[in-house]
Amino acid sequence: MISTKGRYALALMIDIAEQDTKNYIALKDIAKRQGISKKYLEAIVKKLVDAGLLEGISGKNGGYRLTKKPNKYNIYEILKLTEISLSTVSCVGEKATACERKNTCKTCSTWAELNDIIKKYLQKKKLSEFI
Amino acid sequence: MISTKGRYALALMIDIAEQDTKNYIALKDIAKRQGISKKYLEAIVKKLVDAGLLEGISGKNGGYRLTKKPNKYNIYEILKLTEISLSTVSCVGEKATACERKNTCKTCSTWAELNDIIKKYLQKKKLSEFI
DNA sequence: CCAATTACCTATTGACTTAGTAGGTAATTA
DNA sequence: TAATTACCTACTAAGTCAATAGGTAATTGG
Repeated sequence: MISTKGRYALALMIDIAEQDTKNYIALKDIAKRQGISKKYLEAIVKKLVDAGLLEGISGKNGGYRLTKKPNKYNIYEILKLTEISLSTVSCVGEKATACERKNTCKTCSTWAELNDIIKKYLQKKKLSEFI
Repeated sequence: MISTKGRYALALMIDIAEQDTKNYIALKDIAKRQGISKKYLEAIVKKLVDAGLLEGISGKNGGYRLTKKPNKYNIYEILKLTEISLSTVSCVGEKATACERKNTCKTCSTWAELNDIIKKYLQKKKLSEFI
């Protein structure tokens, strides 16, 4: 359900949050500390930047920085970027594809309920809790 | 997280539970009612039989039958048969692979907690609730 | 100004999973 | 004994995951 990519994204965010938030943190250093391939992290960090969760600058002393305080991030917004879907099944959730059985389906409400429980749990969990 | 296979397994169990439980229900009829390929269902129903959730007999008037009453089934035991893992991440849950970062990992407890919430929800939900 | 540093970009690979199909054999009963 | 049904093995095409490779563009310290 939550892939390596998602866990790396969270690990990366925690790593940056733990450092002095005023400076930009180079991906090279994060990769070294976390024991994750820098090349692989590049693809992940891009999603975080595109979504506005991080800002990055190039060049010497460049790197990445949080755009808000750690207690303002919930881990749902982080994880959903790297996962195709955080929903339990395809017929519920954000990218729900139309379910042809919807009218006769006896299980949809169960999936929706479970989905909601998971989402609420992840949304309640703040980045600051991991520091 | 929960694949078509899992949803089909549940749909199949509900279908059988809805019929007269004394008779054996032919897969052909279930497939027709549910609008699912019979061939595909064969692979799914095998897991249910192997796990003892259903019993099947061959020949004319053969088919499948529940081995206990619908309120004695929870949907966790049904879904886990078709899914590689119902865990949120690979480092927690039933088939947990060793996590090398375990001692330094700040996120494991979160995954474990979420995992537990999902498991408890599914275990509480009985097959009889879908009839 | 230039060379090192760093983010940022595109493409590719191999392994695995998923969803589904195909073509059978074995058992049971009307 | 013929129809019916479960049961079995193998295969395929598409998609995802994890990771690598080889660059270009931007920024800054010396």
